[in-house]
Amino acid sequence: MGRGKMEMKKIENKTSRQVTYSKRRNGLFKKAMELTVLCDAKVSIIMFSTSNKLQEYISPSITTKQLFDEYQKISGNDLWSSQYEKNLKKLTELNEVNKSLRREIRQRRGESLNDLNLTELHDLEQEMEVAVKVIRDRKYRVITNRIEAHKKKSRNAEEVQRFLLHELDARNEDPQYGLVDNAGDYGSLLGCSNGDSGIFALRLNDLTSNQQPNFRSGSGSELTTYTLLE
Amino acid sequence: MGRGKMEMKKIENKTSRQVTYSKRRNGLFKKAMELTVLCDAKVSIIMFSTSNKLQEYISPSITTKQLFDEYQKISGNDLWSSQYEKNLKKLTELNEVNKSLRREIRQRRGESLNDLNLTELHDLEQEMEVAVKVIRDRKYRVITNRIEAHKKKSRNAEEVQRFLLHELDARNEDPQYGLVDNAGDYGSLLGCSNGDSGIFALRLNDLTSNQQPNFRSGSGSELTTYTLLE
DNA sequence: AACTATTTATAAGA
DNA sequence: TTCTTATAAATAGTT
Repeated sequence: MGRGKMEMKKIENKTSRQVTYSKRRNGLFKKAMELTVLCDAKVSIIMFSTSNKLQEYISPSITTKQLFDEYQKISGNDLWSSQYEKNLKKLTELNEVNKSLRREIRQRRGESLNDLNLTELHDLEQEMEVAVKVIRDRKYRVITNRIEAHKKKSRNAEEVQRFLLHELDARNEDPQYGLVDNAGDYGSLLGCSNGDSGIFALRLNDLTSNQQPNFRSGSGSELTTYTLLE
Repeated sequence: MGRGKMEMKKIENKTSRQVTYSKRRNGLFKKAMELTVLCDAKVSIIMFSTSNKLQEYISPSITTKQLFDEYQKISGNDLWSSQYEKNLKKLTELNEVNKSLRREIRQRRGESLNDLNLTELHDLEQEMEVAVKVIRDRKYRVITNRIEAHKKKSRNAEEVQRFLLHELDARNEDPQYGLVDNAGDYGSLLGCSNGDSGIFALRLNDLTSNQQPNFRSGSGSELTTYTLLE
């Protein structure tokens, strides 16, 4: 039906194929609609183009879901329900597993112990004691590592500090120099860039009180126990 | 297309309708097949006649199940497919929760501690120590309760035993009685129903060795620590 | 998207 | 059902 007979094979010209698809799809849907009306039938057409675009016709007297359900009932073909049921089952299973995992955590927190018999209580206690030891060791290792890192970092600063203190003592003992001195280059030696002058001892105090918090609180997560270990 | 224009309404004559259905159904399937070949499309037609007979066309390049799965994925607006997606999403979520629960348990076992920073290690340690104490207390309470229960149960038996020992001593000291006696009513006093006669000391030994295992192993779950606490 | 020459589908009859 | 055939409908190629 057209200007010449069509060969029954894939139309190679992409545009032409797209046009034909569009026209014939409409024709198919029209025929489906006519069949629905004339013969009181229930028709579902689902089609995907080459570009995977979905188009659908469904008789007004039915929904796609109803038709699919009917199809499964009559054909015995299990379409979506298998996947659906499988998911549902998996969901239930996973929920069960999670419940039991939560229960285990609660018990490891010392809650819900009523369910445990003596053996289980004993085993749990043993396990927990071992685990606490491992955790404590790990904590101390982290602390030690951090202290070592800081020691390395602050070694230079300490050396400078020692040198400065030594220099200060030397001056104090030498009556040739007064107690106040704002002409030295110690600021640059310590990495202090502002040129403020002042009593030298005060500048040293500033330096140490700036260092301590960095040393103590590192990434902001240290605790009281920490200081005991320095 | 036929000998006259058709009115677009249900054909009332049943036979005529049946014939038309059959002819047009073939026409529809033929057109679907042509569309499949010419345009490289994937087509599914499912139809039910008035008498609920099922007929189906499916492009050879796909199965009905595959097409339905695609349909679910792409259409999305359908009630059931949204339920399907919802389940899938829930499944993913639950899996996530499950993973994190397992991680927590591993950490409470002293594994996978690398992920924890110092604060977290410290908190975990504290928590675990508290929990171990609670668990230990619980264990001891269970043990104590069981011992108490047994004490109550065996009190009667012990009284009987003491009375019997006392009686035995009395007889031994009294030359009027021999060492062997099978005429007493101690059996009934102890709840022994068999009338076996024998040396009295042996019967006492039987009694105690029967009581001890019940006392020690209760519901069969006690441990070495248990005996240390009696 | 519209036109139109042709092919195709099919209603009615056999 | 299937075949025939007159006619309606669909549509390929073109604009």
